[in-house]
Amino acid sequence: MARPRKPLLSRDRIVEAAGALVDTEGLEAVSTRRLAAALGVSGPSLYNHFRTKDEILDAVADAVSARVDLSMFDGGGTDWRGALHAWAHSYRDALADHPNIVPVLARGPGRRPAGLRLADVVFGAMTAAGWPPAQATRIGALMRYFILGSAVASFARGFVDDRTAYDPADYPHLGQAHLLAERGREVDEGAFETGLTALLDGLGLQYEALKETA
Amino acid sequence: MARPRKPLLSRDRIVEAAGALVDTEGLEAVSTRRLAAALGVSGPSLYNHFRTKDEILDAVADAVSARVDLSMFDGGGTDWRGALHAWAHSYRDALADHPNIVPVLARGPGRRPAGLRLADVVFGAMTAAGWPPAQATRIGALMRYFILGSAVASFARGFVDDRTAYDPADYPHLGQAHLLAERGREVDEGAFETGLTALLDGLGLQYEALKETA
DNA sequence: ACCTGAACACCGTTCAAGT
DNA sequence: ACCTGAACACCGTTCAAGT
Repeated sequence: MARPRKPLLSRDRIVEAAGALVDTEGLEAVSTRRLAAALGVSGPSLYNHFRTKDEILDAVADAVSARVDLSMFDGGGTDWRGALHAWAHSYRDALADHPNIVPVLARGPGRRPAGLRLADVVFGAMTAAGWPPAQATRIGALMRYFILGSAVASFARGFVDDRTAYDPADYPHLGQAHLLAERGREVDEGAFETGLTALLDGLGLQYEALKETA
Repeated sequence: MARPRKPLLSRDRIVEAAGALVDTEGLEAVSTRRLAAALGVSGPSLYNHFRTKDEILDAVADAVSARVDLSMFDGGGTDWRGALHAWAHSYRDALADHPNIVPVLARGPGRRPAGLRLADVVFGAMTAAGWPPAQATRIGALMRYFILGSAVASFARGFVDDRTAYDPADYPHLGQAHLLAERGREVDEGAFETGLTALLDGLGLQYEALKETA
């Protein structure tokens, strides 16, 4: 075929196909050859548009970050608690839609524009709300820990759906751990909300202490 | 050589060598052939002791989990807050010593004995302290999110040490983001302690509310 | 039982060749 | 500029052969 008069590929088409492959078959199932086949081209063609396979996966991860709502930080920052709460849920929802790419996302904002923008907006909103810069940095980091942690370390997904794996003699309190795989979504959603509320309540206490000494 | 009269390998030797390789060269650098070479055998020999490469990595991850201190939960459970605080730090320290294996650990307790034991002990201690079972499950999950998240989504490790990657026009608040890679440890430690304190403070409020209605 | 080399079906990536 | 097939240096895993 050689060069077609109209390009067969584009970065966007590649990212879209890679995202679909990650979602349906998992991160480990993505190879350059399989991805290329899904796009109707041969493996090396991808290298005309991306330098490495990792760059493609970074772009897929960034597309997920880009779908996180940030509009709640527009207001100028009086209700920083409410904004963080809404943002955390939007972030979590985006990750829940594409759980297989989360390990790539967790590698850090790196050079991904949407990931950086997200960190930037949160930092800006917290300083605008009156948090000192060092604390604003910490809040951005700890929210990141909790939200990405909830996606990457999902409690339920971690248990095996096989009761022989959990002998009550070894784990007296996990007798029904095999139930967790079934009820996984409930546990993860409850734990996320409980943790998020606790986190924001605790930060609220620190914020009050901050305002008193000021 | 064929079969030696004394086995060249054992599961423990393989896990130890794999852990060292993960620590020094990273998860992606571990191949069965490289690991076997480090042990002075040929690649397929490993399959006499483990069924897959993933099982070897799971064993490495479990060895890290096994080093997390759980003794703070022995007391019967009056000071559940203090116990969680000490445990979280012990857990984080163990992960910080072996950051490259964390993605494997985050896959969940699965069938790894030490990971299961850890989940079991925390659940038992929380119920002993008076938390209802559903809440105890959530606390185990949310602590896991935060602690594994802090290791896998380390804020500082995520930024690139190259200031050209962060144009101030794009990210007005990240002007000094390139500094974060250098000061990374400080940021991560501060964020971890701030978040952990907030989390425990917030749970403390929920615990008080629980006792009042009881 | 536990090791070996050969072999299978894959990888990511490079590169000269084609238009 | 953008695609191709061939090729390189790897993979994880299986298996018959050796002791």
